[in-house]
Parts: sequence; structure tokens; C-alpha cells
Amino acid sequence: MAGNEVLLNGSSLHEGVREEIRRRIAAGLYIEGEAIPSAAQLSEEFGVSAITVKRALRDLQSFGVLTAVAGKGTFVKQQRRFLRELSVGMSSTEDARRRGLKLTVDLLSITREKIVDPALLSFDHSDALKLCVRKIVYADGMPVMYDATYVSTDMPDEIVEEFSNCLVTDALQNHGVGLTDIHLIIDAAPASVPAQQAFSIPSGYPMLRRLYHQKTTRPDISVVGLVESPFDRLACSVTLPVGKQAFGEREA
Amino acid sequence: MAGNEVLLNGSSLHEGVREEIRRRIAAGLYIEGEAIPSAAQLSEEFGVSAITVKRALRDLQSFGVLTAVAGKGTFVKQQRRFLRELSVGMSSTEDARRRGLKLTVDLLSITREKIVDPALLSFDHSDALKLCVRKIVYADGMPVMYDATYVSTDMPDEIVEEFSNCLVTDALQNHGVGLTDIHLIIDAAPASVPAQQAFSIPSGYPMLRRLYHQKTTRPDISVVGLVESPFDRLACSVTLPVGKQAFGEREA
DNA sequence: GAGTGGTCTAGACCACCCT
DNA sequence: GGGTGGTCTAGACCACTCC
Repeated sequence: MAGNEVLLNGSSLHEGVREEIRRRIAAGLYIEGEAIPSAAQLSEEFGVSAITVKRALRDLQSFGVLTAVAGKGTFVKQQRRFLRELSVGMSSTEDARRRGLKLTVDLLSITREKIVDPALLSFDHSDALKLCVRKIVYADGMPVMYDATYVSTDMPDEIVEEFSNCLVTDALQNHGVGLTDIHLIIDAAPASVPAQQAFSIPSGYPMLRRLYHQKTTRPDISVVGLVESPFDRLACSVTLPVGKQAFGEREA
Repeated sequence: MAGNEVLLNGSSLHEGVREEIRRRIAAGLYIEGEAIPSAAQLSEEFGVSAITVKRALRDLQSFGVLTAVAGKGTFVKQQRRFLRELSVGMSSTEDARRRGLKLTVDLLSITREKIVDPALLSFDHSDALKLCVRKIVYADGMPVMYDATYVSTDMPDEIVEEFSNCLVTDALQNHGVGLTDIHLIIDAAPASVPAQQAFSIPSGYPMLRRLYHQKTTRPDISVVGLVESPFDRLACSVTLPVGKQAFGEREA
């Protein structure tokens, strides 16, 4: 055993170990996509308990720096984040393809449910059953969004069929339903349970969320939904013509 | 000891304990702002190890449900979140007061630094020294934003003096500097070290961030900065006139 | 001094992966 | 079977708060 390592950085031991590992990644000693030494090896090298190393590794997973696969090892996570431009007059998938981004969609389920998420209820407080389309959206093969879209149940079947291939708003546009105003609430939140599975992230992982209420040219059709993205996979870009903002009221 | 509790909910023990505590809070058994039983008491009641209870309590802190104070106890966190409206023609502090919100500012430091945050460098890649104003903004006495604002160093002293009282953009407006375009990047991230201290939150806590680049009527003055808010304290609201968005290119 | 949360340890078991 | 990450335990020490 080495034992005599002197890595006092943070106030606590696991913080010191954590930052030392982070430093090695930054220095290129541990390579992106490759496995780092096992917890047992690091425990021996640093001269600390194995559980302390595991604590440090667990925290680095929450920071988006590492991913661990039980039985295989702990790996340095690839760092690639995409920008979602808002307030530009272009369709999302259309623009993505133009920029050389391959957007693919993985349909998870189409169900009939009532909206229960309190955040979405502020958009649509009707107690009616909705058609709920859940999907994962990939950019260049990397999962970036977990989407749950709610539309009214009397949607024509020919439109519903397209939901498995593209985004719901694209499917609507393809069938002559124009899109008008969109109201967004952007916030952050710990990862939901289905998102944890979809992105292979630990519980508590910081997510960027976009709750949307999309109105259309047909007054009987409006779309509400919730997009959840890992913080290290997606960011939003907004340009406001007049540089003034308002600080709004408290939420319900 | 009770011991014979049967609380198998999650796949692991600490998840079961965690959800049981969450349930008791939802049921009103543990009251907002009040202390919950100590880890030792819970350990005895549930018949699990003390460290397992501590693990559950630690996770609930990351979820914004509990706050712990060493030596005092663990408390149910107050749930109050504010909405920040974007794209409305109103000054932030002005609008806040109109709605009965008391916005107060706690000046942390005014320093001269270069911009190092890679995210902000995308707004301003000049290598020049900047005036950096760091502050905490409170809404109704509750801290909601940790702000770091960068302006050019040749700012008149009379404006700099006002930075301690109000937001930087307000100080500029008070001295006849009009605000024009603003470019925002909104993302999520684990809490930075200074934000952890400012908000008394654990490391890894999900934060909503707003990186801004505010141009003014004076071409020599522009403001860039970074606002960091706990996910359970602030959300953003955006309304886009035309319901089309673009999916942008990859970040650098 | 008693109680609290936070940290650290040594040791153990499990499920999983790879050979 | 040997290595991996994930979980759980019993026990200990520390800094802190409150009485």
C-alpha cells in the first residue's frame, strides 16, 4: 500500500479524494470514456477507507463527471451539451437537421391519463383525460430530452400515428395545424424516477426542465407538456429584443 | 426498540426510509419549519442502522425537502418558489415592488477580475480586467439569487456606489444608461461553492442558472453576468409570440 | 453534559460482468 | 471465480448547540 499520500484539499476526506480525482481528469490522467481505477485500488492508493472513496465517486456522479456501471467499473463521462434556441422562427427538427444534428425519437408510451403534475396543472386545470405521449429525444445518438406531451383525446388517428416518429408539434404541423403562442416555464429540479432510468443517472441529478403550453390555430387543440434534460446535456438560449424583465409573483 | 416496521417501498433500505419520511411530511405528520425526530430516534423506530437513516436524510436535503443544522436538528424546509418573468417590458425591482415583493440586496464584494467562467467567456472573450460585483438578492427576506455581474472597469464611481443598493442594470438606468438587447443562456448545474454557503445547501444541489449579456444604449458599456438560484426558490417564465423554436448547434 | 448532525472506519453481503 | 459497484451494519470520533 502507498498510504502516505498527502491530499488535504477540502475540509473533509471524501472532498479531498473527490477533488484529486477531478484534478486527474482535468489533467488528462483519467481519459474521457475510459474507466478509472476501481474503488479498492483508489482506497489503497490514497490510504483511506473504501467507503470514503465510494462516497467521493458517488458525489462525482451527481456532478456529471463520472458514470458507474455495477460489475464493470467507473468511467469518465463524455462532456457534450447542446443548445436549444428559443424565440427563433424555425421548427426544431427542421433546424436540427440543417445544422447537421441527427434528431431521433424513441417512443416510450402512449396512454390516457389525467394531468397530475402540479406545475402542468397551472397551464391546464381541466380534469379531463388526456392523450399522453412519452418519448426520449436523442441528438446525435445521445439522449438529451425526456418528454411527456399531453393533448386532447379526440386527436385524429392519422396524427397520433406520427407521434412515434417526430415531435408532437411537428406532427401537428404536418397535418395543417399551425402553432401560435407558446408559454414556457423553465426551471431546474432533481431527476424524476423515469428520467433516472432513461439517462442512467443517479437520483437527485440536476435537470433542466421546460414546461410548455403551446396554442395552435385550432382553438380546440392545445398542447401542454414537460421536457426534462440532464444539466450537462442541454441548455436554453433566449434573446429578448427589449432588455427589460419583470420579477413576477409568487407561485401557487 | 420497535424494530418490526415493514416499510419496503424502494428497492433499497435507505430509499424506503427516505420515502416514508417524505410521506410523513406530505401527510402533515412532520410540519414545515419544524424539526423531525433525530437520526438516532428514526434509526430505532425503523429498525435500521443509523448510517442508513443518515443516508436517507442526506438525500432528502439534496431534494430540497429537509435542511439539517449540525448540533440542532433536521428540519422540514419551507416550500416557496418565485417566478421570474422574462420578455415583459418592466424593470425587475420596479415590478417586484408593485407586486408587493420586497427585494433586498446583500453586497458581497466588488473586485477586479478577469472572466474565467467558460460559459461567460462565450459572451465576452476579451481578456481585460473587469469590475465584478457579487451579491445575494432576497425576495421577501428569502435568498433567491446569487449574482456575479461583470462590467468594464472604467465605470463612473457614482454608478458603482449604487451597486450596493440595487441591481446593476437598475443602477445604470438611474444614470441614464438605457438597456437594449439581452441574450440569455438558461441552464441547470450543481451548486457552486459560494452558492452553497450563500443558501446553506449541500454540494450537488440543483441550481437554475441564467447567464446574461445585456447591451446598452452606450456601445462602450455592456454587462455580462451569472445568476444562480436554488431550484426550489426560482423559476423562469417566457412567452414567445411565434410558436416556433430552433434546435441549436453544439456548444464549444 | 447530553444531544445533534457529519464524518470515517473495517468488515460484510449482494448482483452484476467478464473471462 | 475474481473483480466490480452498491448497500448495510456496528461502532467510533468530532464540532456544534442548548441547557
